[in-house]
Amino acid sequence: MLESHLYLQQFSIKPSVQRSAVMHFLLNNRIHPTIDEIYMALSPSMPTLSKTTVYNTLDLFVEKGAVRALAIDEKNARYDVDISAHGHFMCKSCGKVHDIFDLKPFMFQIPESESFRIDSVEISYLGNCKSCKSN
Amino acid sequence: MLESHLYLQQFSIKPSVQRSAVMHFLLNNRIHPTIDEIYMALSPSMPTLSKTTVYNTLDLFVEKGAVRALAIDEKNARYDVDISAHGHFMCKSCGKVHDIFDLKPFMFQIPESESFRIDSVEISYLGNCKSCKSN
DNA sequence: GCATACTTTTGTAATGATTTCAATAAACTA
DNA sequence: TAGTTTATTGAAATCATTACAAAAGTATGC
Repeated sequence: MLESHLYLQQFSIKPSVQRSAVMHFLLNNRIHPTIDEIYMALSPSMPTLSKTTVYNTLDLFVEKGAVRALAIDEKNARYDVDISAHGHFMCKSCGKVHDIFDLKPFMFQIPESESFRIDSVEISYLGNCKSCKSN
Repeated sequence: MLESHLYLQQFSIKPSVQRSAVMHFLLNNRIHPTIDEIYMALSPSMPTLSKTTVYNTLDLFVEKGAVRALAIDEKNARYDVDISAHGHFMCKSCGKVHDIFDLKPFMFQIPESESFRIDSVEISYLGNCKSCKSN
């Protein structure tokens, strides 16, 4: 929790009890959680926590560059504290999102463009976990 | 319209007035439209068209592999009739989605994985159009 | 320490995309 | 043509996200 506090400061995010708790959860649960998963996980130990706060907090984290919002899941936004260059895989059966680290660095290069000022890349893979029952 | 009819058959999709109209729109408007954009575009000339039909139709097209659903836009699903390997760019100001064709073919290779059976890749870029007023 | 201003959190209500579902219409088959 | 299957329709339900205003918390100057 202390660490989360310091971690937030590295991104010039003013820490609060809620923000530290959310960051702590993200740092210790690398599951690319949805807002609801974060809320459900913290809610028992922080009964007054509001889901709106979780939304606000994640928006702030993304804005400050501490967290990356993933679009891979059409249903819910997902968040990743690992802001290094890597891809993601989502299983269409179980919905879990996993990191794909073994990608070549140049895949994350920003293509040249006359018309666009590109500032981020997202590389997403879809398929099925080999261990999912539905396969 | 006739062409759309034949085009559908190539993907073993039984044509109907609605399906042909939707496919015709997609083939002639390469704007990665949302469901609502498709509905709004067709609605004047097909007053009885239901938005549910547009949803059903696009689901079918995607299932049959005639169309690709894009996750790049968190707000709405977007659809692309061009199923060839290419990436997409979305402007965070105007929300328009553009094709990015000049990517190296190997970027679309499926990474090897012990745990996952990957069957598609999506490469998305975010940024701003250089011509958007907000820049 | 206290009043004031500013920031954050909270809960409720609104919005809006998508899904569900049952009724109707259309297409197909015998 | 009657019966069966498939597609379309519209209304209602669902659910993630956003808007907003009130309450709580934090910081600052006196």
